[in-house]
This record gives sequence, structure tokens and C-alpha cells, in this order.
Amino acid sequence: MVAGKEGRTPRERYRSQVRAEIKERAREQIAASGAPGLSLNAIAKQMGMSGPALYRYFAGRDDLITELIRDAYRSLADAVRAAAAPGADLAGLGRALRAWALDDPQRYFLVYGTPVPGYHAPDDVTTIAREIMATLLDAARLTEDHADSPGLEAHLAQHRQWAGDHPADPAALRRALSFWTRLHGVLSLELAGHFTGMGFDPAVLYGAELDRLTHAVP
Amino acid sequence: MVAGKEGRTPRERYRSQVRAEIKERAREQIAASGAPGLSLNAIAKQMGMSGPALYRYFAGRDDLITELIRDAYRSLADAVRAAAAPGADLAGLGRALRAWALDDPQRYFLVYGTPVPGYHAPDDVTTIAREIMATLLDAARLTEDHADSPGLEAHLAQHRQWAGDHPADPAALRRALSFWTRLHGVLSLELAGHFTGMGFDPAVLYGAELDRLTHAVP
DNA sequence: CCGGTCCGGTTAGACGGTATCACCGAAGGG
DNA sequence: CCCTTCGGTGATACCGTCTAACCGGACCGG
Repeated sequence: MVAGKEGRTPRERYRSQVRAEIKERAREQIAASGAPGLSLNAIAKQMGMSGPALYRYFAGRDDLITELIRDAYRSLADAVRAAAAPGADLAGLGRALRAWALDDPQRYFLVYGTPVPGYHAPDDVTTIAREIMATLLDAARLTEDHADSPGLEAHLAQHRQWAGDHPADPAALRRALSFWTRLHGVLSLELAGHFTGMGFDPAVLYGAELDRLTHAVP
Repeated sequence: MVAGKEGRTPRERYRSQVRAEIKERAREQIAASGAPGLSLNAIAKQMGMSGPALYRYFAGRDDLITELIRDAYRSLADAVRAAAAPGADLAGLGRALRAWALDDPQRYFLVYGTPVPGYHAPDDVTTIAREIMATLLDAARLTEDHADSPGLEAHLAQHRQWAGDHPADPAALRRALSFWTRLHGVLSLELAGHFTGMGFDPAVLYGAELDRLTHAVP
């Protein structure tokens, strides 16, 4: 079996365990105060250690946040992969996406929130993003919808490098892209609280958008 | 004439002038490093003053950011109002929204970016948001589209408190909401850089979404 | 014109955060 | 059994917000 993170030596076991606890506390802090409120000092104090000890486990605050972003991407990829397991269509994917987002809004924002102008995601994150897109394209091929946008599909047919060598026709590219942007539109506004106090149920709006993405309406 | 900000007394003139310059520098910093990178100290240094002087003009960092958020909302309301001036439909509104967003992405994120969990927008901001929504509803009444979502429209017909006493039928409510969420979906992903390297032109995608929101397709 | 008040600016400093450094003790492997 | 390596410590530099005490000049009524 491949060498998992489960420790070979006791030292490594302890190390990955402490790393895990640091990340857990970090997630709690982010859930409570958002990503900019994350404080290494506070985490160390919570764990009974004193400040600089954490630098044995993470190169710095940015490194820790990057790690959390990586985990968030992995978690999203897992959720999406699970929902699309054996040739499922976009509908289940959409429901899984919303469940994943509501389960931990700040995790969603780690992936899709306001970016720091200077920040560049590491390569493996973009690899995971590519895998998510591939899964999305798979499901988009198996889904029929009504609408078509000749102009957009023509454009996508000529600019499909983001799909790699995926065997998806322009209509599937369009479906995947609209799926992504429309559901993100509803989700991000909902999670950011822009619907609070408006009175309607965001789930209904989300469901309606998902319906129009996945059903061939008359 | 109403008392504008243009100074009555020289003191007030000077004060609002310094406040304006502080906000200008703050906008520059936010554009360069994002909202969390805003530093009062750096602004003071840039202006040739020393740290605490800025507290004569703003109660603190949060107060300054809140003021910038207020300005961003006002700017968006102005742009939307100008685009919808004499009974225009959603198409022009959509183009104006994208232009406004691309003109200053960080300003867009001040309005629609990742929220700080504890933060609550002041009342006048929600008032401006309401005005934007009213303008959007006006335009949505004058626009015909093809799609309909009976379930969503029925739900909105019963939960229309966010529309206040606006004379908009359920279809218009649905159009306004979809307009908001779909265009935000494309815009926020584009501004966050999630389309970079994918090869296609976000403007085409945005245009296609706007088309389907404003044209009665077969 | 003059005196008092208000206002905008200063320095000093408390406090908390990131991050580096030198040092120490103990666990672990040869 | 020794020695290396690793995890943890306190001290420290630096930067950030924000408060406090203080000062000088602009503004205002008389």
C-alpha cells in the first residue's frame, strides 16, 4: 500500500497529528472571523503552545491559509466526484454543490471568495480545479437542456483549451459553464447574506436555476 | 440649495478635502493589495502625516472601510440609475453593470465580496441596496423574456417583501432576481480570476447570459 | 483687535500580530 | 550509548491599530 499520511515513525505520526489540529483550529477561527481574522498566535495559545512553535509546522500564515485552500479544493473535488460517481447528470451535481457550500460557507469562500490581488494559487490547486471541471464536463455531456446560444457555442468551439482533450461538444461546454456561473451566482449571494431579510427562500431560487439548467423545458 | 459637502467654512472645506484624499489613497491601496491590506499608517505616511492624525477624520480602520463600502454602493446605484434612466430595459442595465465592475474590480468586491462574519452593514447601505433593487425591478417590468419558472414565480408571489410596494408581477420579480444572480455569477468568477487561462472570452459568456435574460428566445 | 476655544497635528506608548533567532531538552536511530 | 535531529522555548525586531497627553494655530465673538 502507498505511504499514507498515517505515520511511519512515531515522530511523523505526532507531526501530522499536530498539523491536523492546527488546521482544525484555523478552520474554527476562519468560520468565526473569516480568513483575514486568522491568527497563528491565537492558535498556539489555544493549543497550549507559545507562538513560534507553529513555524515548525507551517512556513507562515500564508502557508497555512494556502494549505486550507488546498484542502477546500480537495473537499470540493471529493464532493463533486462522489455526486457524479457513475455517470450522473448535472442535477445531482447541483444539489451536492449546494450541500457542500452550506456545510461550511467559509470553506466555499476559500475557493470562490474575494482574491488577494497578489496571490497566485499553487499548481496542484489548479490541477484539482481542472479535475473538478472534467467531472462537470462529464455530467454536462449526459444532460439535456433546452436553451442554446449559437454565438457562445461557436466561440467555445474555437476556444476550448480549458476543456483539454475532453470529448465534450460545444453544447456541453456551454452547459458546464452556465451551470458553474449560475449556481455560483445564487450560492455566493446567499452565503454572503445578500438575500437575508428579502423574505424568499434561496433554496427555491437555486432549485429553479438548477431546473432550467437540467430540464428540457418546452 | 441644500448644503453640499463643499465647505461652508474654510475649516469644513479643508476637512472634507483631507477626508477625500484619505479615501483616495485607501482606494489605491485596496486596488493594489485588497481590502485586508489597507493600512492607516501607510496612508498617513503617504500624505506626509504621522499615524494617529487620521483618527481625526475616521473613527478607525473599520470606519474607513465602511465609508468606502458606502461609496461603492452609491457608485453602483448611480451607474444603475444612469443606465436605466428613461425606462430602459435590462439589456442596457447589464452592460452598465459589467462596465462598472470592470472599471474597478475591488470596488465590486467591496459590495459583493466575501463578507466578514461579524460585520453588519449600516442602515443607509441597505437603503441604497433597496434603491438599486427598485431600479432593477423597473427595468425587469419592461423586459420580455422567454423562460418561466412556475414554481419560483409562485413562491415569489407569496414572498415579495423585498420588492416592497413595487408594482412588479411575479415574472418581473423572477427576471430581476435571475438577472442579478446570473450576471453576478459570471462577473464575480471573472473578476476573481477563475477564468484566466481558460482561453475563452468572458465578455462572450456574459453577453450570452444577458441575451438569454433579455431576449425572448424561441 | 484680542482672548478663549476648538481643531488638527504631534510624540509616546500599550497591545497584538508575524516572523526570526539562539538556545535547550528529550526522543530516536546508529 | 552517544549523537543527531526535532519540537519547543524566550527574546527580539518590526509593523499594525488605537489611545492618551500635549501643543500650536486657526477661527470666532466681543
